[in-house]
Amino acid sequence: MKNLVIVESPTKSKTIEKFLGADYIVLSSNGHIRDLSKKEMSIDIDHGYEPEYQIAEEKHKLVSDLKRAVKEAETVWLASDEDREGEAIAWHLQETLKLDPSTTKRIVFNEITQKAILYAISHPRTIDMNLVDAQQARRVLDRIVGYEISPILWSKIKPALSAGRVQSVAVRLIVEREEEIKNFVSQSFFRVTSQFLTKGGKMQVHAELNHRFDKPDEAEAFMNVLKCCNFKVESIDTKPAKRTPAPPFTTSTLQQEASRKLGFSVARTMQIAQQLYENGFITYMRTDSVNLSDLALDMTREEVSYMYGENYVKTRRYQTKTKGAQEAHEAIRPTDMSKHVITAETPQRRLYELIWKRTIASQMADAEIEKTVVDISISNNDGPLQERFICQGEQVRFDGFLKVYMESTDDDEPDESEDSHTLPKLVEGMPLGLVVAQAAEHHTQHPPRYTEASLVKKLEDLGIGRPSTYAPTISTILKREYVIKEDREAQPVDCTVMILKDGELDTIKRTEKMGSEKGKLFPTDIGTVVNRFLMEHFSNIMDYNFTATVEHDFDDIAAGKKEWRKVIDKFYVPFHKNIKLTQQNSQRTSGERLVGVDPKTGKNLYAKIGRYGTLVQLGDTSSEEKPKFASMKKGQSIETITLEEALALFQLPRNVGMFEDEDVIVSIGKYGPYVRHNGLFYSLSKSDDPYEITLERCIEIIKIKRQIEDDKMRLRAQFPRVVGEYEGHTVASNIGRYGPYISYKGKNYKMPKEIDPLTISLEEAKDVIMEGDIRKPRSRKKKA
DNA sequence: CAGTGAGCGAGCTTCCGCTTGACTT
Repeated sequence: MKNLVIVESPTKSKTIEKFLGADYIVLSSNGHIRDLSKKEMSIDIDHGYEPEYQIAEEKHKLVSDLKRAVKEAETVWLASDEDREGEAIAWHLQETLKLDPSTTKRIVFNEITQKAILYAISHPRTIDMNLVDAQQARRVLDRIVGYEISPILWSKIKPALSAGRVQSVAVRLIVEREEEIKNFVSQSFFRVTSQFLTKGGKMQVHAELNHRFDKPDEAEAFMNVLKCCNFKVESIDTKPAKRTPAPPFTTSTLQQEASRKLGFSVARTMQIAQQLYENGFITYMRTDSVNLSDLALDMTREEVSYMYGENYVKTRRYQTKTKGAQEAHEAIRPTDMSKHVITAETPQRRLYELIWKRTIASQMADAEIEKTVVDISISNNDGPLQERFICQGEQVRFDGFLKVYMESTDDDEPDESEDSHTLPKLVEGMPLGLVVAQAAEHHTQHPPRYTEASLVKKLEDLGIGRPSTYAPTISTILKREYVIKEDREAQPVDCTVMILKDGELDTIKRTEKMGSEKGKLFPTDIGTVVNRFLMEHFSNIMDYNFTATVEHDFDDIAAGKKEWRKVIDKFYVPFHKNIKLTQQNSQRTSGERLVGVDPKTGKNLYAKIGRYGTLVQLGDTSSEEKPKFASMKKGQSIETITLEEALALFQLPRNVGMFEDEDVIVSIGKYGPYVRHNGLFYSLSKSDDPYEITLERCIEIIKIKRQIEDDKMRLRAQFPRVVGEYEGHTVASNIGRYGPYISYKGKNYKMPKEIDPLTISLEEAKDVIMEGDIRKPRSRKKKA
């Protein structure tokens, strides 16, 4: 073997090997092979911030495989990605594998085609140490920030907390949005809509008044004026407009669209995209580039032309505008544009379809639209009124890219006023008869809380984080319990509606549901307190521009204009001084709030963060008598807990009596109220009040639960059950931890709810298998 | 799902960015 090529991804290595022929073997480094030790800082501050790298535990085997391959190769080609991290990976490989810098070839290609790879092979270079140093500076800075601030949080707030350049800013965004929402005062206003008929009652026209009223009496006065008014088509204005398709997907835009259109979490989108990538359906899924390769452009153009005709084709090259983009890869696109659908599991199919449509649309003609605005004047005996009714319509002259794809927006509910429809044929000067007019009260909405995907978008806009870290960052701030993902039910809001019909004005009250939110990110007490602490002591790190500023320095290092150790030193000296100062001077922060005074004992009642989470404390810490503590329940928070709720926490756990020689204890846990008996837990039903429940009722609950468990055992004893045989393989039904499933050829398929695993027929089982919703074994945490 | 919450002190926690495995109801 003459040549060894090392790339970052094993999927890539297989493809590239095919292009290069027998003289080349292609292996993968699976990302970085070396890093700073996890256990300690691993930076020699006193000696020029020298990083101490080590090979990760799980990479030892891979590295020894690479070493063996290097021995047999005449030439080694380092083909990691063309960006800062990729250059560093190449350098770490060179160092670890003891490669000779003068003979080792560094090559880059950002599309995986034979042409691009052969071109790369014919244009090798050496490793760019400036770029490597820029990466080292990035790495060292992140380590210093994370590993010096986190311990401060352990001693001042709570153990095992964390801070970092990216995660702490992500939390800040969520905390500040919540503050905005808290300070938001909803205003009500009246919107007037109307329905007209043309003479002879031939055509209906819907319109909206060009003015909104803030007060009910203003609206009412206007509605009364409308009673004896005449209406006429004053003008019809028609303007051409066009719509342009969205650029092809990057990691961030894919996450946003999959969230809006398919309801996927950011992590799920990435997991499914990874499978599509590994199966060769799409290009690499972690990218910040909107660029399509020439090959992709040709392929897409051909497909559009073939399917819709030449007039739908428009070749577009997109520019990446994102701050700090590195563009080592193409945009996310299908590898084969002629493949409109793929044979795979449902979520994979749907994500692929989204990617295919977006890519196709990005190379299609603009949609040509005709926008029509009809101005309806209002006049009475005193002459024309200032207000007018406006009716807007839109007609698509040429659909262009709209034939395949329309990007969705973040708005939860579409704005009615933008609701466009085809207009009836009207003529200027045409009189109109009012059928009904309605002044409806609306309320302004607070700014929306972030979803996972909209947070990613915001971070990307600020240039914070990378495609490979968006999903892990969200997991981190959720795992630390800085934020929680929750739904919020809609609240009923009273609205006044005035209806003018047949010359009569009726006022009715109706309740509307408003402000429902699904899967939004809410800050917790811990998140809020940590954010306040960091804002007070580390405002420079928390600045939304911090990353952009240091990125500028990294660019200078990459360009050879600055020395990385000097850049780090300039940051470190004042930063470390601040760390020392904060450790010495800042108060222990618990977010403590005096909730009130217990009327029975006269003692103070506090809510605060303790070593194990939020708690309430009855009595002062300094008093002679020891204070009593109780953990807060799920959903309660320091800021909003009431005195009654807090006092109630002290009444549990409650011993309600004995059953079968064991105590029966009632309490409320993280997951709701429960009865504990003989080491087992029994959930209370919603109608049971843990403060009032009797021993008899508890015993009943225990007995019911036992009966259910018994039945379950008996049911499970009948499984696994052989349903029949299909193409020579056994089909069996079974009940697992996560519900019933069908086993066939070593794979498990989730059973639909309506099918009974005891009575399922072979035909039904075949359908389940064809449906192909494969139940993946859940990944389990490795034991440390 | 309990217990804990002050303080003593050993020993633990933590960053960002690049990439996949092996786990098997």
